[in-house]
Amino acid sequence: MTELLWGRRPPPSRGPKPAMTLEGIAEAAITIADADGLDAVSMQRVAGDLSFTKMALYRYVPGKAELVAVMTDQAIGLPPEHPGLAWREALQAWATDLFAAFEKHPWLLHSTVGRRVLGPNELTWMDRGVQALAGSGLHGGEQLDSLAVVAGHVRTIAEQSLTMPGGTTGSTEEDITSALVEVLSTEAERFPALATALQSIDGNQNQGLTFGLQRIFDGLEVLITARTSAPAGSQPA
Amino acid sequence: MTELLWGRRPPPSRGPKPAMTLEGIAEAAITIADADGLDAVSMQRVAGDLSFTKMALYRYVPGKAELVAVMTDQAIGLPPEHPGLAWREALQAWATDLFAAFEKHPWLLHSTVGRRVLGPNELTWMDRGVQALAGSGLHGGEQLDSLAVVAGHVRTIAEQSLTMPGGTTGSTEEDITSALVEVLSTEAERFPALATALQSIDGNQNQGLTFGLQRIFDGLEVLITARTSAPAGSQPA
DNA sequence: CCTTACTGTGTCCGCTGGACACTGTTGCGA
DNA sequence: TCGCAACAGTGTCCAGCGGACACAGTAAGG
Repeated sequence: MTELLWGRRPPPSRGPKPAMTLEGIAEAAITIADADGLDAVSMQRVAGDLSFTKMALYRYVPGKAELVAVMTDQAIGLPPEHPGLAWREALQAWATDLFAAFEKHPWLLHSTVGRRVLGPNELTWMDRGVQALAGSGLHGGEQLDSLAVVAGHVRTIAEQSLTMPGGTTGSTEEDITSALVEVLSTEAERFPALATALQSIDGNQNQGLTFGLQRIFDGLEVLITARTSAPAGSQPA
Repeated sequence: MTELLWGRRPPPSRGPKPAMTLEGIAEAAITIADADGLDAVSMQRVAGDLSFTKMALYRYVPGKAELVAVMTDQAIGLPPEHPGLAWREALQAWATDLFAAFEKHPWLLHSTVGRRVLGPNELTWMDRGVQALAGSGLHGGEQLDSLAVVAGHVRTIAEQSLTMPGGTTGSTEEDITSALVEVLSTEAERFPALATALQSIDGNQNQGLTFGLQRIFDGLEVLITARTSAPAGSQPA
């Protein structure tokens, strides 16, 4: 797995030249996933789109899990650069870019669940994020934990707002929201706080990303300023 | 889907009495998922564990997606009650309870991705969370967005820290971390910020949940105190 | 009592990921 | 120059999956 993701396969010396490349295979798979969802990515279809037999892919990829891993890292790509920003603006840009990546490839939400081996592109994303917090005064673990909070929030909002083509269920966007509204209208007494909260929503939708980011950044700023004023250790409770 | 999750199926009048219940089927499926992961849950195995044929399940469940939805809501269960807490402590307890639920059923991380129809238990979780923020001065949309931040962070930490039995890859916990360490040691120059951040980690692992929650709560507190001091509308930039 | 609604079974289908043996192709070493 | 070994791509086969459908058995209502 690590060899594949990090391009550490030894180049073949003898034998016929490969007719495909790992990147080309992953690109075809990404195209399929973008169009019809991750579940539509099968070995047969990927091979068919490349005009090859299914088993030919197994010369390049040990199995489907590895193909998905390569797809994931390739689809995430490299993060855009935003040099010369303070930590807050840098993190804001980082989060917006990550959200855009999820928007471009919604199936990434499925392929990035759970612990897994990270590819070079994904590690570069992490490095950029940590880099944004490098001069903030937080130490290493805090930088990583802070980045996890930001990345998790981006994931959450992406899950809420994105349409999933070929996802787990075939439910339409309207079906889900209408079902929620219908249930909450008939059984509002079971969820009083939720019902009143939903009633007071007027038109401020799609603000979840920036709202959450501002809260997270405010919370980080509290810690950072406290850390800066009292440099080491003793932090007032 | 909504009828199943919310128990709105009309009770049968004539004919033989059903030998199974929807809850029993979901319970068997949950047992399988807890033991061997969500991928191990197949109609055949669930039916076999109940000593029935696969097709008998389709009398109770229209398809596998619906079974997973019922499983999910049933496994999440009802949130524990913590009456009489201020919003910060209430949210802290809520997040800890949610983390415990993910710890008990790691496959929930897979089954709760993407937009879907929520079940009654899950809606009760949301209601409790909103309830914690009801008297905080935030309006409805902000309460929901804040809860999304907290829930997203719990998800993120759960994904990082949990072992996935029978997940997507068969990689062991040690394999993943050792692969990361090995890559970062050989190509540290490509990820300078990440490398230095990881070096400065000593023993403060598993603090990601509480660390992130404190940052989020601090950020919420900034907004809440600003909202309380200046009651409506005009918020200083 | 018989009709009718309902439960559970058996059979079949297309699809999936993958193992394996096979043919064809290419480069290196003798 | 030639043969061997390494490698690429194909064809065949398999178990398992979700699911459609027809069927037999059962229980309640008219």
